[in-house]
Amino acid sequence: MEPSSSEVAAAPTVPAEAGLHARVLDHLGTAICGGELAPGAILNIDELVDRYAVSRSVVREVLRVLASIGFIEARRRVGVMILPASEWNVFDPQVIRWRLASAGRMAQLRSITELRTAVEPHAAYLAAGRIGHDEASDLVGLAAKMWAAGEAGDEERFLHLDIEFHRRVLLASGNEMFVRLQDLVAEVLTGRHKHHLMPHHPHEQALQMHADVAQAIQRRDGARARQAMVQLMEQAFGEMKSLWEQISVPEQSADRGSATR
Amino acid sequence: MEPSSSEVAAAPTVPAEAGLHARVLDHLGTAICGGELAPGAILNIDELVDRYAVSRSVVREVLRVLASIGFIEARRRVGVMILPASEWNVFDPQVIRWRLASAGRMAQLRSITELRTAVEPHAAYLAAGRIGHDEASDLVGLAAKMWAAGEAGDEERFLHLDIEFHRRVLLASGNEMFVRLQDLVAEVLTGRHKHHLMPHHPHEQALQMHADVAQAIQRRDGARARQAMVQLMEQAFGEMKSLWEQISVPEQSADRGSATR
DNA sequence: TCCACTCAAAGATCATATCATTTACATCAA
DNA sequence: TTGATGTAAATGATATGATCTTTGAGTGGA
Repeated sequence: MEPSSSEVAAAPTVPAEAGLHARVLDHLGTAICGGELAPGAILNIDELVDRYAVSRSVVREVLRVLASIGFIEARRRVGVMILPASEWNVFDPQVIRWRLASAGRMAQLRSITELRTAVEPHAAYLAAGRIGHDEASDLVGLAAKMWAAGEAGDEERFLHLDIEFHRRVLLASGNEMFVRLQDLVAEVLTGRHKHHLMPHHPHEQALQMHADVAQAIQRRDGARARQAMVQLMEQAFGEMKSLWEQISVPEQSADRGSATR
Repeated sequence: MEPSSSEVAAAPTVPAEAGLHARVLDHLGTAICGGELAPGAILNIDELVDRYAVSRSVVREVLRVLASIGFIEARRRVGVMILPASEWNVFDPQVIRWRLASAGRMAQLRSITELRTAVEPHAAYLAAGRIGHDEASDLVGLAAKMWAAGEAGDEERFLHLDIEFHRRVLLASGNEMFVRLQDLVAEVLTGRHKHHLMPHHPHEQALQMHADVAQAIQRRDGARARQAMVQLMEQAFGEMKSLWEQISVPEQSADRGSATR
C-alpha cells in the first residue's frame, strides 16, 4: 500500500490499528529517528493534517508528545522545527524502539550495551548488600534454569530467562533507575532477536558466570559479584562488537542477506 | 494567591506564564510525583477542564504528554488512571525536576548519584581510548580552573566548572546516552544548590582527583582514568550519603531548619 | 448460574472559530 | 541611505461543540 518512499526499512512499531494518535506518532517518530526528517527541517500543522488526513487535535497531541521527547520545537509564525539529536530524550523507551528500527540501529545497540556494561556491575555490587534471602534464592534458581535452557539449546527460553535474571539483579540493587534501564536492555535483546541479529548460542562460560554472580550476591560478597558481572559484560560486549563490526559498512539493508543461515 | 492546599512544598518548575499547556502539565506532574495524586486514582477530562479553567484541547494535550511519560493511562468508560511509579520514565529530565521538587527528593538524589557512580568511571575509561588531542588538553585545563576556583572559595564558579568537567568526560566517551545522563546529573547538582543542600566546600582531595582523571585520560591510560574517577565518585557519594542520612527522618519540611547555617 | 443484549459514560476524533505572537515588509523621518 | 516604527499576514495556541467509538455495567432470558 505504501511503496512510494522506498527508504524506510522500519516496520511500524505500532501493532496495526492502534488509534490515529499512535499511528501518526509512530510514523513521525520513525521518520525523525531515521533521518528522513533531518534536524532543521520545518513542518507545519496544516501540512500534517493534510498528509495524514487526520484532524488538528490528533496532530497537535502528537506534536506535544514529540516536543516533550525533544524531537521538535514549535515556534509561531515559523512552524515546527526538527531538533538535532543532542536534544532528544534518548532514554525514552519509545525512542529506543524507533532507533532500533532505523538506520541508527547499530549505534543504539552500542550505546546501550556500553551503558549496561557500566551499570550492571555496580548494580550487582549494590544488590549483594541489599538483597533479601528469598530474592537471593530465586536468583540462584534462575541461574540454574538458565543453565538447563542453555544445555538444552532452547534459545527462546534462554533469552527470556536471561532478561529476567538481569532484571532481578537490577531490581535487587534497590535503585529504580537501574530497573528502568533493564527495560531498555530488554528492548535491545528482544529487538536483536527480532532483527535476526542473534548468533547467540550461549557459551559454557556465560552460563557459569551467571551462576557466579548469583552465588556471590547470595553470599553478600559485593566485590566478587561485581567482578563476575564485569566478566559477563565483557563477554556480552564482545558478542555485540562482533555484530556491529560485521555489519558496519553495509548500512543499507542489514537484515536481508545474512549468508550464514 | 494560592494558599488553599498547604501540602505542596514545590515551587512551580515553570517560569511564570509559560502557556497554559506548560502550566497545567507542571501542576499535574508535580502532583503526581508528590503523591497527591496516588496511583490508582481516577481523573476525567471534564473535571480537569473545570479545575484548571482551560479548554479540552489543552487538557488532552497535557494528558497525552503525561501518558507518554507513563504517568497515566486513559481508558474509555473509566477515565484517566494514575499509574504506579514503576511505569514512569524516570529518565525524563522533566520527571527528575518534578521529583527533586517533591517529597521524594532524597530518593531521587540517591538514585542518580548511584547511577553516575556506576557510569562515570566507565565513561572515563572509554574517553581515554577515544578522546582527541584538543579535547584532552581542554579537560586538563578545566581541572586546573577548578583548582583555582576551589582555592579561591568561589562556590558558584566551582559548581559550573564541575558540571562542565564531567560533561566533557562523558562527551568524550563517545556515547550519546552518557552525555544525556550528565544533563540529569547537572539537574541534580544545580537542584541541590537551589534547595540549599550544598555544604559543598570542595576538598583538597577532590581537586587533585579531577586533575588525576584529566591527566590519565590525556595519556590514554584507561585503567587509571577509571580508578581515579571511582575515587571521585566515592567521595561524591559520601557527601551525598551524609546529606540524606542527615535529613532522612524529617521528610516533611526538609529545607527549613538546617541548624548549621 | 450464566450468557447475550442493551445502554450510557467517557475518551477519541473531527470541524471550525478566535486569540496571540512574531516575522517580514512597507513606510516615513533624519 | 539608513534606521526606527508601524502594519499586516502567517502560524501556532486556545476555545467550543459536535459526533464517533469503545467498553463497563446492568438487565433479562435460557
